[in-house]
Amino acid sequence: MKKPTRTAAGDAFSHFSISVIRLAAHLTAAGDMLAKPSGQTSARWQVLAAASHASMSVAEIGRVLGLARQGVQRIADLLEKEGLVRYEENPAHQRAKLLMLTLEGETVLRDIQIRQASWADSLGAAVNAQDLRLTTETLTRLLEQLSAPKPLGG
Amino acid sequence: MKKPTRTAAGDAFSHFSISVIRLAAHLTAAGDMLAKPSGQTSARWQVLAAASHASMSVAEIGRVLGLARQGVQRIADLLEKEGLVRYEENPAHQRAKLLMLTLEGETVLRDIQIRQASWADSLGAAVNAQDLRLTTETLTRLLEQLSAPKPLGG
DNA sequence: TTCATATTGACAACATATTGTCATTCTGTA
DNA sequence: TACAGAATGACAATATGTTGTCAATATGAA
Repeated sequence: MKKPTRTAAGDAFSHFSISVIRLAAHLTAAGDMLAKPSGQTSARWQVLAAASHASMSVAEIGRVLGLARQGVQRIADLLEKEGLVRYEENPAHQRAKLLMLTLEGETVLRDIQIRQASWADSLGAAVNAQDLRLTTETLTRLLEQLSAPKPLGG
Repeated sequence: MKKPTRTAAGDAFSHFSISVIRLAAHLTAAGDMLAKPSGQTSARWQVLAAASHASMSVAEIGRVLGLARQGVQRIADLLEKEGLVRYEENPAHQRAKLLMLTLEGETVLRDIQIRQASWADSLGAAVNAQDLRLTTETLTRLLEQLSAPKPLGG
């Protein structure tokens, strides 16, 4: 006989998926809360953090964040209008300008990160450090699995 | 001396948060892929599944799914236009109609669930069952923590 | 150099979801 | 009954993100 349409493994994975999606929504909302006092949002914060990490083009930031470059472009243009980032000439590419934080951008990012640190501390303390590490490992393993899908019938 | 702005626990939690958010995006995309052959999307699938589980009003489905009722209303109206659900009179409430699956809605949902089951099986097999269980537990614990924030200074 | 291919930014259309506001309907209390 | 407050659906504005398309720019091979 063939597989039933629902199995223990598949069912466990469904519960897991729902938890991940709902938790992500909560974490994004929390990010908005942390960024709001600086007049920012989760999405803008992510772009600021990426630009702070290294000088990258919009397309590169998209790849790093796992987002479509079009969405990042939209955020980056908003951030530029508000003076938090600027586009620098890219010696390696005429069109793909490098996104750089302005002084105000650095200040805003630092303020958000300070709030984020204490928030993360308080929540991180709510779960065992070992559990958190193991959970992150499992999530990362699945991310890799989903990012590089097997060709066929794998 | 005071806390530094970045700590081991806070930093571990940041990595975790990013993993959760990125994995959720992948899982939603996977849901779209599974629902697409039936002309549906992740969001519509969630609403169909909720309506299938029990007769509920739009607002109730919103609470069950952890979404704003306005978004659910939008999806439900689209599903109604396509004949996958219908609004039934609610003896307990004149305005809050009950969302019911039509025969076509049942068929569509079942088809999606069949695809979902084998997909979840294949991915669920990629991670140790014990890991998946522990991970889900940790995620659930954090969800509860985030859903019911402590009053203050907790 | 030439040319096919990939990358990039710009623009548009669309899907999802949130917040805010309003009028209507329900519920519980007096 | 009367009324305050909560719940609900409708509507609008906004934020985030995707896909598709196009032209300009890089890149690499012939």
